Amino acid sequence: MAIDLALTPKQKRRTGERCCEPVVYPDVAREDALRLAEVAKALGDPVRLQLVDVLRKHAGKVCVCELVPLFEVSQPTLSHHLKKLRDAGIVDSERKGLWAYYYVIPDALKELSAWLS
Amino acid sequence: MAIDLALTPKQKRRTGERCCEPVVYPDVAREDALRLAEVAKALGDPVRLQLVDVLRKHAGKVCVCELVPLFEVSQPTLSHHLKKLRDAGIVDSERKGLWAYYYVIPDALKELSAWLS
DNA sequence: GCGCCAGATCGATAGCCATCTATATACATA
DNA sequence: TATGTATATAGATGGCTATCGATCTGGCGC
Repeated sequence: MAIDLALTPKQKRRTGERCCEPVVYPDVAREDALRLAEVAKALGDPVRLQLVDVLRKHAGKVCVCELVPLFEVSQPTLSHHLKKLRDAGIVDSERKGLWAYYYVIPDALKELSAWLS
Repeated sequence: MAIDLALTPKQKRRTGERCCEPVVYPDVAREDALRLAEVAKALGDPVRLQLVDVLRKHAGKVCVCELVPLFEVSQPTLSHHLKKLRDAGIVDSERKGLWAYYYVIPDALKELSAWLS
């Protein structure tokens, strides 16, 4: 579905020129873009990106008490980042007694990865 | 390089238990994470993500005048988003007379794509 | 029950961000 | 030179976000 909004009718009358070939609408629909951007946004912080990196490379579920000392932020701040990742559907957690274990949801990054390739 | 910060010495003495196996440090170094997160952050807005989508799928360079009508934001706002993408090293532009043409820098998304897979 | 510990939540704060209108810049055409 | 046009920048604003210290919650050991 090509569009042609490059030049106003007035311009066309005057110059007969156009700035370029018409482009197409984005292939990703609006709601797909919202979801992809949501995931990208969650990864758009160095702490969160490294959190996901650790969780992905560690096969099982990782205790928060192991994550906290890896980063130079306070425990509440790390908890906040983990919540952001959970809200974005990238990770989930499981509680066992005092400890909380986080893990990357399988295929959570698949969509974004596919779009990027 | 494994670490062992899961339990305080006191805890170990008391319970002899640990919350989990020790994890490793993140594979991505701090500065790599900064760069990856910067790109992800730039893609973390639906308008910008769709902008990149259009530019990537359109082989050549695309005139701003074709991009503006595709989105429901004002021209200055779109200009702002394009600048963000340029600052993140994802796109670049070229001026020809009145018109500005934007294009995705080849391999700009390669790093992030590789990390995601 | 009492104290301790891991983790989440609260409340505050400072900085950033998306958006707009208005204006500037720079080129083109008459 | 004067006018119009495409894009960028400036300035303002409301909302979001990363961060912290303090506190709450719920499980554990004594």
